[in-house]
Amino acid sequence: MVSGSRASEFQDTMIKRAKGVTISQVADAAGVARSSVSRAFTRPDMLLPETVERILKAAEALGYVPNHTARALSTGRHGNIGLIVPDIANPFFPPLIQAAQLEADRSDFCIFLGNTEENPKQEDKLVGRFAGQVEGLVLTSSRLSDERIRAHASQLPLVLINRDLEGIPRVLIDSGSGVRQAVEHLAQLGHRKIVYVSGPSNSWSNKQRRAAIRTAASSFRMELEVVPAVLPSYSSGRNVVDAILSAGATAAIAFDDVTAQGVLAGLSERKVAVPATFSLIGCDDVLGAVTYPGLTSISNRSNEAGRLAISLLLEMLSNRSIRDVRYVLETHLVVRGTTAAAG
Amino acid sequence: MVSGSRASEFQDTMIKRAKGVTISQVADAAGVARSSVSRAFTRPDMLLPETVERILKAAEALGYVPNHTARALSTGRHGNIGLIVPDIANPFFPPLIQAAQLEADRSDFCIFLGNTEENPKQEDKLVGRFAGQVEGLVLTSSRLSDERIRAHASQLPLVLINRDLEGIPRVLIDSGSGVRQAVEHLAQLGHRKIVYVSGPSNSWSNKQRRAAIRTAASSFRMELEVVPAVLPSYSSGRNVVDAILSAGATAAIAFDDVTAQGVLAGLSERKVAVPATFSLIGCDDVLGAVTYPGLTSISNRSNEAGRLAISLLLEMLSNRSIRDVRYVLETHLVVRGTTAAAG
DNA sequence: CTGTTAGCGCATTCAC
DNA sequence: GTGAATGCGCTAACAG
Repeated sequence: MVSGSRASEFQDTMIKRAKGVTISQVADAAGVARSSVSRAFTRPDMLLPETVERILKAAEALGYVPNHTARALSTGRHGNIGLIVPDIANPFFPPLIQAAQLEADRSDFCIFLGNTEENPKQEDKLVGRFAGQVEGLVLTSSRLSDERIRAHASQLPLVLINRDLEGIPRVLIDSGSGVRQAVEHLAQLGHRKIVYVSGPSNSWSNKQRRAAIRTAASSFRMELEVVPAVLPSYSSGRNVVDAILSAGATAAIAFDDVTAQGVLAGLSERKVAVPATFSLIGCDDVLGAVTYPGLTSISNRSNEAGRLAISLLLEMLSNRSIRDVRYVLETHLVVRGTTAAAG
Repeated sequence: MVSGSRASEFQDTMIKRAKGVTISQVADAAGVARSSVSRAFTRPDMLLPETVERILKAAEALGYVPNHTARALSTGRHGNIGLIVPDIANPFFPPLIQAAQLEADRSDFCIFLGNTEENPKQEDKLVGRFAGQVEGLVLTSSRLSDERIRAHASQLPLVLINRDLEGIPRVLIDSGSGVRQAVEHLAQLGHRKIVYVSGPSNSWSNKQRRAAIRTAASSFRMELEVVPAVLPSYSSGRNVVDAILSAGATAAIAFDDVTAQGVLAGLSERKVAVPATFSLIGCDDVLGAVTYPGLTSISNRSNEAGRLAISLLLEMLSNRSIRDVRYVLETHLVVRGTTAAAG
């Protein structure tokens, strides 16, 4: 393990907190009323251009910067939105977060990021902490119960990603389309029995994928066995390899790429050749080109989901109304190196 | 490309924003003054236990929850801290962010996450937007100039990760130790000429790594050539493979694992066998077990850096003083499958 | 167009 | 131990 930390130099210095210049000081300096200063910043068109300029100049000179908190208290709007994800370390989320952030930025909103560690209690706690500091919330792949989600939705504007609750705006990544392609792909390669390595039981995506695989498998007259991996992680995947192999299948579809990667590692450790004797397909397509062999995976655009969710939320905030929208983003199979004809 | 999005159900509903219960309503209900309600929540020991209980009961019944913004305006503290990173999609950062979040959570602080896209202008903008909403800031692998950083540090409590500015508290991951081990490892394998695939020019880590490699190489009497990759990304790494090969070296150390991964892919495309004819070492050790062959890498504990930075910042906030501390976290080499004796 | 007034919801002096 | 004022910094009517 890496270790050893040393510190040096301990000279303490008192913090010189820049005691904020207030609107009144600017008002005095510019020889106007406080409200005019306020207007100069929020509705300049209500003032004479020359007045605005004078105020702005005075403000600049004093180093005035509007106090966000005071403004928030007065207006009830603070321009923050919360984004909660189960596991920031899962490569599925960063692109989504990034896109969300970009979209929020376009409207001058700041994002609070919350990480729940896949833990519903932690998620509940975060929502509580965020509420009151944010104007709205995006819950991504929430692990909360329907009831808790509805409870929160009644408190503040809420948008869901990968959770399908009627009445609450939601963006869904429909694995169905990609899953069908994946199963068909395996069928054409001659596989007769496959395994689905499932994900978190309270995950909508997991339920959806499992159902889609079940349907597709039966329509192609393939046998299907479900092996639960519980958490979507590398180690979960590696841990269930024995269960997968003992199922007697020749191919597997995993809940997500990270799990698939764990499975891939486990197979390799047991000298099972991929794709020669076993085929593997992931989901999310977040590290397709990264593994060896390149992972065949079901691709989506998680970033689009993030962008859309924020966009939806911002719309709700500006309209002060909630549309019961349900966006569905489709997926498709990307074939790489982990699938081949059944041995 | 994935595509196709459809929306359905457009029934609009007005938002029923839960008009916050205020302290006054609770005061009335409990038959006390507003100040007592305030005290019941912030300094219960100043009140009779029975009074506190009565107030809390009334609050509970009304569903009162303290208004964070109002409290912040009054006290000047809002319990938020900002965390800014260059690229959340780079696997180096998520563990750091996660640890930071955990540490902040322990003290009931919320984290604003900012992503700069490796862009100093964006970074500056984010700092500006955050200032005023956060009590302090952590800049991770900042791409800003020393001057800008000092300017910001004079405005609000600031902690740096992987940036060494005297007078500003900082947490540094010292690649030096690991780099020396890496170069020695290559020397022992018989490599005589190596390449350093560099990272962002305004990155402290990059400068530090380059310098350490230079020193180590000369002490082992190895030739060194630096090939710039500009951005730490998979594609940057892949793009510089030709330059690496034409340098005539037999081994390379990359700025980070992601870059190394790109190099690995590029080498594979050019049918250069790793490690048989070319050895490769990454930095950060964030995806060692993920690539094939497993990437030999210089390991650190980025999560520890995140935790420490937050802890330092919180200490500054509670002391209202700034210690000129400089924490150094050491690193070490982890040998996996991408290094072997020089062909 | 601009100044005056009155809160936003809470924490915090003081008195009692 | 508790209540009554005052102010945090700003925005939003309402006048003029």
